[in-house]
Amino acid sequence: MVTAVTNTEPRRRNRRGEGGKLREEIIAAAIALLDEGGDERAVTLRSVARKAGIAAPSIYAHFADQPSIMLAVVQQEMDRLAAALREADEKAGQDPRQRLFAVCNAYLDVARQHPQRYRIMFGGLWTPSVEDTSITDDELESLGAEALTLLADVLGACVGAGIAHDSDDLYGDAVALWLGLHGLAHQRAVVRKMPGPADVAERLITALAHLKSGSLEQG
Amino acid sequence: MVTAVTNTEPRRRNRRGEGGKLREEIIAAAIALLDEGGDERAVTLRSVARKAGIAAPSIYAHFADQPSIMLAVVQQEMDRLAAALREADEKAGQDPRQRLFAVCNAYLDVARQHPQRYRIMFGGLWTPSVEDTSITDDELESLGAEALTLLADVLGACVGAGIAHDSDDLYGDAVALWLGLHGLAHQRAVVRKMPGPADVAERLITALAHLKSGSLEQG
DNA sequence: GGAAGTAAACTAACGACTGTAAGTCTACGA
DNA sequence: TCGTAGACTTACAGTCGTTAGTTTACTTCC
Repeated sequence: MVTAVTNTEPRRRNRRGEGGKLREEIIAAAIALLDEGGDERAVTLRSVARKAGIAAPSIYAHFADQPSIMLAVVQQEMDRLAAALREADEKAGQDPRQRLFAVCNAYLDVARQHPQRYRIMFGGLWTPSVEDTSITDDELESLGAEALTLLADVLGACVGAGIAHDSDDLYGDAVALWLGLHGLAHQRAVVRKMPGPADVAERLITALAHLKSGSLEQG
Repeated sequence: MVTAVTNTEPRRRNRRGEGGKLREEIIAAAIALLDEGGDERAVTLRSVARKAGIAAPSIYAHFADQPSIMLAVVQQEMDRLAAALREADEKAGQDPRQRLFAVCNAYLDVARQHPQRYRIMFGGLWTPSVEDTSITDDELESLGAEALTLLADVLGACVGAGIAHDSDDLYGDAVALWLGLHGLAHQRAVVRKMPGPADVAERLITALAHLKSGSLEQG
């Protein structure tokens, strides 16, 4: 990840052929604005330019327009989310229950660590304006497809190990589980204090994965 | 509900003592902009004034500033949501299963009928700016409290009737169920096409309410 | 090593829109 | 007739996205 630029000196121009570096710095600046500022309205083309220490029109060499910046941010963070889920799954070992909770908690952690990013990833204001830009519906759908297949995979492992009740539609259950995680993650990202007990996450996961009761508890 | 004003003639001034009428018209105009326009950025103080057929500064007689309009919209729609849930519950009769699905489906219907309104209710951009304005955290939390207690009530009825597994924390289960519903409702409100099977709602409700398998099916 | 070409940025400016303040009109009701 | 609630007009300072034209400095070629 490119560290955010809080500029004072006039910024060294990139070498020839390294102009693409600025693209990453622009995305990093947009993310920095998102993280520190209240909402995505703080991420304007001009504010991004200020944050990156460049002149506003310089952005047009790398992005067609303002929504394109937001789109790039979303795509990058989607990749990071997918990578985090994969990594959590790999580190969890072979036990299906461990894998399930590892992946789900990783999802919730990513959302909790960067609430503002999570907000624009799923249901941010960039979505409508994207109609005019380059992204296709399929591209948009496939962004979360990897995460869903991973969830379905883990659910299948739970069923196979006999710790979850059998299912007629693993993918459907994966979608339902994801929707539950999303509901929790999104609500946490939006309100300052979540109502309800502390173990809501376990409740959601246990119920939506159809885990059989009386199993070991999750650490 | 006050019908939206699409003005051409110069608008009849309200009678003495009826100045409060304009307040409702302003809220209705904001909602109309929300429904027809893409996102909440279309709801500016000036656009609301245009829609209502009044001059922009006239709004300040009824609202302190622009976020206050959005806040009023959210509060009104929250009340409508709570009323819809109550009505669905009353119409469902006595059968706990019928009540459960009636209330949950009513929630999803409200969200589906007015996606943009749902978006600003839960996780809209008005939230951060509210810090400066009048609403308190408690007020914000209590907005959904009524819906949660209703859900917990219905869940308790299901347990009492023996169609749901016993629970140690009904309120916690109600929160989890609501989070699942919210995840589905929000995702539907945001994307154009929801991935996953058509019966995701039933899957979510059945799992999160801990309904015992082998019961009657839902019409 | 100096000249030239060009990538990578800049400055200046436009038109549009925003929220809000200050002061003014006007028609209803007593 | 007249006070005032309920509106209006005008205006300001600020920000936005974007276009047009200009400068700077790296790299390559003679």
